Amino acid sequence: MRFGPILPRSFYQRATVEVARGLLGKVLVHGPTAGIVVETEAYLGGDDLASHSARGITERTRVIFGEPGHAYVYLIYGMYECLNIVCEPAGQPGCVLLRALEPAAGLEIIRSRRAAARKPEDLASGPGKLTLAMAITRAHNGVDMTRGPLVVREPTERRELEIQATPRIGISQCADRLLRFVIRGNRFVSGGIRRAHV
DNA sequence: GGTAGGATGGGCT
DNA sequence: GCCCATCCTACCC
Repeated sequence: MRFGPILPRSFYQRATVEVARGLLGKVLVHGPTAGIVVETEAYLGGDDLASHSARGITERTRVIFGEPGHAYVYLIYGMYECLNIVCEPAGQPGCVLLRALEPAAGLEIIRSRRAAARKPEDLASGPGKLTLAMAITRAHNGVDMTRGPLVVREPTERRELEIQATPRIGISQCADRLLRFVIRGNRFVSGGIRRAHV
């Protein structure tokens, strides 16, 4: 499956919320595997204390302040990895967490990476599951996602999509902000379709 | 259908 | 030493 053109750097060099919404329906591609992005979260600069960048530039957060379109991958709970894409012009923090995919290519490979998944909806319905399904690790931290092998492409067939905004999952700071975005009615979102309608 | 608890390690106070 | 942008299993309705 080929899909459309790679999203250019200008796509990411915008306000983080715009990018988080804009990524829904696009296709994350890594080698033979691909999936439609169905759930994202925006992590902003400024007063968003839930963001890793809120404490300023450190060895870990350096990439979030860098050039847009690069991957920020970090270890969570000592076991899982989460993929973000850096947004905003260089120098300004902001990134989008990719939280769930609808598998679109390389389904057998994805299944073999996700033995614990019982249903197709469980293959990449969460940030840790997504990186397992797509074989994304901390080795990808800082890579340029406007050039392969890890990229986001335009879909070949454009679907109508309605975006629902909800609070972000698993945070305590700024828990009231509506910075999680899902494709309404899509059953591949994390927590299943019920949590999509918070 | 649902939830409680444990695994596990890096980052920062 | 404490806090996590999580997932899976076991167990209970």
